[in-house]
Amino acid sequence: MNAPIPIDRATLAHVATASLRDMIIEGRIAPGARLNERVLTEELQVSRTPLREAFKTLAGEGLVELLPQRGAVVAVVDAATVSATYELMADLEGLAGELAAARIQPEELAEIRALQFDMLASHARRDLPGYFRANMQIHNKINAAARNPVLTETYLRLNQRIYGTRYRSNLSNERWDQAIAEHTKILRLLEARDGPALRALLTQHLLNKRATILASLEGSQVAAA
Amino acid sequence: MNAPIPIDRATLAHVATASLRDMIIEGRIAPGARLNERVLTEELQVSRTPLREAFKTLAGEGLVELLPQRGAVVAVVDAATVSATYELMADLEGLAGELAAARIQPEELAEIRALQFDMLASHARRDLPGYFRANMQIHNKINAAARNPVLTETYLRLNQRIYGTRYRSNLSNERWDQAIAEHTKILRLLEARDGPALRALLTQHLLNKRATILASLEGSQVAAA
DNA sequence: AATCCATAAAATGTATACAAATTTCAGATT
DNA sequence: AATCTGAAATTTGTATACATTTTATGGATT
Repeated sequence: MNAPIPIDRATLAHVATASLRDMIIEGRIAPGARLNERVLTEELQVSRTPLREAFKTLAGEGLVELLPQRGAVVAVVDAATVSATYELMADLEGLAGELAAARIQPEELAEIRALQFDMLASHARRDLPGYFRANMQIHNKINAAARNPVLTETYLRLNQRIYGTRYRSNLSNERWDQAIAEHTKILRLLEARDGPALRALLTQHLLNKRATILASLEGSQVAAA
Repeated sequence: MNAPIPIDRATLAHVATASLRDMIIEGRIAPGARLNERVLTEELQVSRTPLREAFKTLAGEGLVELLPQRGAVVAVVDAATVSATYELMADLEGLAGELAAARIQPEELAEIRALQFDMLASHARRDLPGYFRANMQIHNKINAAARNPVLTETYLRLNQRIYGTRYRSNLSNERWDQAIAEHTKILRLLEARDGPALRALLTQHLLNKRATILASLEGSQVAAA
């Protein structure tokens, strides 16, 4: 006989949470928009009970804000929050890099090398979505190589909250070239297992990214105000 | 006329969440223990709906683990998780210190000085709970002085998850004295606004704390296995 | 004794009814 | 026109009934 298989049956609450999360992250529901229960129960085809449970879960992820007796709204990520989040993420990237330099396995390094080439290919083709994808995968791999699940969870959580700002930022060619150059250095330092230098570079890499995004936000922020 | 006062009316879900959170953090419900809905509805005097919403919220905080179709259990924090959490917290403390050195206001520094004396008093009296309290307040003040709400939120969140391990750790007199000495240095570096040195010291301070707690855990870990 | 198996009991998941609060809006008042 | 007022409509909060799944139980079989 087989051992009892603990199938993670997807409850309606899980389905609703995943659907809503995607809708919010991808910006299909605007920041600040009200999440009307009746409307969403019809859209998602679930009753209010699992939907409200989804609200609580997403509130915990920082994607939704709950106003007692007054419903739920999509969390608004203002410039100050983006700035603070990147300040923290820059440090976490640095930590991940320092740990990864000490703990990364050869296969992981090989995979990052491959992703680096994917990224260079996307850059050469001016394929921005492809670049974002390869870029994110590289950062995720470095993070995974740090072998600290709590760090990874925290990193992903923060990343998710500001995911939307990435696509809204207009990456200049100069900044794009600069980012590519930084990545080349990152890989070199990772291969050299130079933890401290890698930390410094990754932290700066993210602070540069923050500057780019904040500059883009300033333009749209004025329009919103 | 007055502006509309947005009273945060406490819903039963909020009350249930707060009660359960305290019970878990203070260890009144053991790690790994099953959270039976029928039992808890009677204890907390709420129906299943707000109770289940509390489960989702606490799962988001990492205090509860949800097993689809099989209920909720109090999250088990094993030695590996404690180790990883402190590795991350050590870095966050360091970041907080570095930022605080640049951003702290005179009044905040004065308050930390006062708390430092409270801590010294508790140490002189061998008042461990008083020491823990003053110690935690100092770290929270440094964190607040960093002026990064996202960092603070992340820090509190991680702290909450391992809160229980603090009291379980048996602090030796030598380690206690060492911690006091470290705090004296921390205050001096904060007053000197020496960000990099403060970062290094705070990170090391937390790694030392981790070593103490992991040593304590090893003893009880064997007994549990 | 150990293992199955079927059934009962209990627990979780979901929908819905009702309660309480908020929001809307037509009509009155200034 | 702007503001106020209060009932109606809407919306959120909570309890509970029902559905589905898991767990416990007690005998039958080996």
